Amino acid sequence: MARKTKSDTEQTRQQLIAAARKVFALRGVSRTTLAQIANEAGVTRGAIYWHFKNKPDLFFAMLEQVSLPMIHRINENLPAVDPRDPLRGVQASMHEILRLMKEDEIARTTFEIVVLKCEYVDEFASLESRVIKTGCDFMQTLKRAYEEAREQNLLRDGIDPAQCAMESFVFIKGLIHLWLSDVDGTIVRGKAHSLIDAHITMRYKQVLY
Amino acid sequence: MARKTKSDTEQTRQQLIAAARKVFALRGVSRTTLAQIANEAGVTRGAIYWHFKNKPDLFFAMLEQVSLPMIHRINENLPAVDPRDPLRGVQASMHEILRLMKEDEIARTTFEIVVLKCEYVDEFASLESRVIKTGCDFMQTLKRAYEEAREQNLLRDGIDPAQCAMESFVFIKGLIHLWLSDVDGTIVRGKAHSLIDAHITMRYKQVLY
DNA sequence: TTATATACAAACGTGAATGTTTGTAAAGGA
DNA sequence: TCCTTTACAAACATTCACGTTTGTATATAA
Repeated sequence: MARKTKSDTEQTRQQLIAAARKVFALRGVSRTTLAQIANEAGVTRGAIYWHFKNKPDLFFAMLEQVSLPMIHRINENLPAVDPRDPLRGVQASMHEILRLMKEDEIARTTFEIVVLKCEYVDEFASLESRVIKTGCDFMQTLKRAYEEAREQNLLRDGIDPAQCAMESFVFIKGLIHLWLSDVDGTIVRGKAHSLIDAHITMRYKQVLY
Repeated sequence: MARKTKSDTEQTRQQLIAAARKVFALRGVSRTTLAQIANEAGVTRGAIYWHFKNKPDLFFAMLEQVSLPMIHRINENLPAVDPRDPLRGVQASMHEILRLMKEDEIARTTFEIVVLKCEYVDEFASLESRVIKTGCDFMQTLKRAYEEAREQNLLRDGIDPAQCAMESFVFIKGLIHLWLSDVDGTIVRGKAHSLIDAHITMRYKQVLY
């Protein structure tokens, strides 16, 4: 095989990651063969073993490519929406997550793999704590938003910000899972956005029309 | 091998199902070997192939053993808690789900497998529609309860029963997933019950103390 | 210009899981 | 009592994915 230029090499790596994501989503992580991934990328297994140690290594590389920018984006943008009304920020970030899953195929496919096409076991067990940690960070951001909302007298009486944040996180978690499971879109996908609105509305002191 | 009596045969079958559940939860469905299951049950693979067609067949037999009675139980008991206050029924059925996961090891392990140790792909793809269908049935039950609550003037103004039911379902789905992921119990498990209470309280017209 | 490291392809060896077949001791019916 | 069926165990053959090794053309550094 002819040696590639540096940019060609990086391109091969990216093709491998893209191919891995595609086949993982199609066949499930455990059933996908490195040969299938190589074939999808138009190379041989040799290329995979050059760029990655093994399947888990490739898996986490694929994950990292999406998760890091996304986490940053969600948490960063949440407080910036409307400083006068933090609940709008929470609402916007939830809608943003849905938008990502709808319009960003890479993000959607990656979510799909993590939620439905992967077993949290052995080398992939660490994925669990990783997901948990991401969730905790998001919950912290939510908590700050709800505290802010309470200080601005927007939050409904008798609602604890920390508990409220956790419930919102539980809500988003469930929504993502159901959205992904509802492949034909007849149950959840059509109503997801209005569900978010209802979820947020219930947290306002005054119901706004 | 000596032939067993009829009850011995059924016992072998049950041992195989129990062993499968244990190893599935430990190694993940795709990585468990029929030899591992047989070994755990104290028999050989021959016994598995006698009682079941293959691994998916054994998997669904294991599932059926738990899911059918449980679905029946949750949906059946919900309206019967307190006919004067359907929201209490919803609350009780949610607590019941948590109680099952805590105290019933078979139920908990089965949930764990379905949520975290199984890839929804190929022969197991049908599991997805099965889970969806169960969820829709539960949502219907929830919807009836919320409609009943509205008729009794208990439900908060501006809440649509159908949407409220879906949000509760989303909530329970997320709670189950997070509860299972939170293995060391530091994040969700300790607060799950009070989260349910907060979720229900938010739906009442008058906040009850 | 040459030498070396690179970026793979191709071939090899190995273990392991699967489904099947064969063997067999005892249970249950006639 | 004998015969058949049952409920497996044990052995077999096959496939197949993995990790490793070897080969090789070329970009790049010296």
